[in-house]
Amino acid sequence: MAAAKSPTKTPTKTQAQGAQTYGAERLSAAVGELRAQGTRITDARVAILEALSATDAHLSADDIAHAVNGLQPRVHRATVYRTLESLVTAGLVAHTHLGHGNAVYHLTTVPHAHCQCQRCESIIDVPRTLLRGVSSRLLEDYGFNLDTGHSALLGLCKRCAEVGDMR
Amino acid sequence: MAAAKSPTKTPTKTQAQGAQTYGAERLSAAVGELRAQGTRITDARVAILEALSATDAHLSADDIAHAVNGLQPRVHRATVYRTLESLVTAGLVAHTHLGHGNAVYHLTTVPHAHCQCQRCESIIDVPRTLLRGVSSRLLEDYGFNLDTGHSALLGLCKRCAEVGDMR
DNA sequence: ATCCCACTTGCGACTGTGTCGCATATATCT
DNA sequence: AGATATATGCGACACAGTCGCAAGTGGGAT
Repeated sequence: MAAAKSPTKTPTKTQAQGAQTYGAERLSAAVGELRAQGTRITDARVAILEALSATDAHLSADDIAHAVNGLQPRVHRATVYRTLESLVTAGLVAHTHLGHGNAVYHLTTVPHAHCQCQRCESIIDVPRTLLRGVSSRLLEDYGFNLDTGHSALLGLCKRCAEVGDMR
Repeated sequence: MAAAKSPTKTPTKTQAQGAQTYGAERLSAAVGELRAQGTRITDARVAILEALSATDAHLSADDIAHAVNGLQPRVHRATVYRTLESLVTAGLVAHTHLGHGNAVYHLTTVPHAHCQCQRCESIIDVPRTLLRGVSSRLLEDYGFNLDTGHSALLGLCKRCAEVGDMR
């Protein structure tokens, strides 16, 4: 029903300026890329991209479904999953598997790897270059092409490691 | 029936006779350790340790439940999960999170890290030393204590990478 | 501006993995 | 053998993700 947003930014509500423009930029870039690929621009897709553009945090599919339902109440869970998958295919979104199994999604604007604390479940973003050595070793020794950042490295964050022994 | 459908079994040890004694050794060692810790020795626990001792492959909880039911038909799914967890706590068993979310279990006799192919889902065991550099970097730069091998490194195995582009 | 159709969506049902509460059974200590 | 804390069996539940199908709609064609 509602027309897709035009490439020119259309701010809905004025809030924190900086983050808002940052998110708006990322959003319009993403929508433009979608259009360039010939994929349809739908309300559900725009809403999901909005949710992802507005934050640098890592959102689960459920988080996204909640956020999207604030904008487009009729969007179904299944649509969120399918849309996320197609956005991944389009190269706009990446998902990372965390330890417990559920995946988190983020825009591909800044590729990075992830460390997750097994106790407090917090996530630390680390540069992909940190895994460069491992990546080349795996390729040389096993012919294995590492997809950096597709699964989180598990362990204990600093804070939890310090109190770690008193379980 | 009880056979795991794991795509790859680690092609290390000779099977049949050799594996049999090898498994028996590992089994009695594990049971001894359980006893030493004061944990009760039950049919379910022995059956689960038998299943794990008999192979070097990576078994899912479901694989184990099937294998165990060949030995002790009355063992319930929930018991398998609870027992595996207590074996992990006891330090006899380790579990690894694969990409899709489900975990696989193996004895802790030979610690190692895992690479999993996202396409064919095969698992490659790699020595933990390969991650030593990353591990120390993470500790120095972020205070993060990497638990090597707790989550699989995802990517494409050699075979799948070669045909990778023709999706 | 309208039409048309393949692509998307909404919906509900379904699968698979893992957890929980509770009554019962049993491994181990005495 | 008896007592008792622990482990088990069982069914129900929770959660993440998927599927089939009918209905809706985005966007190029007319």
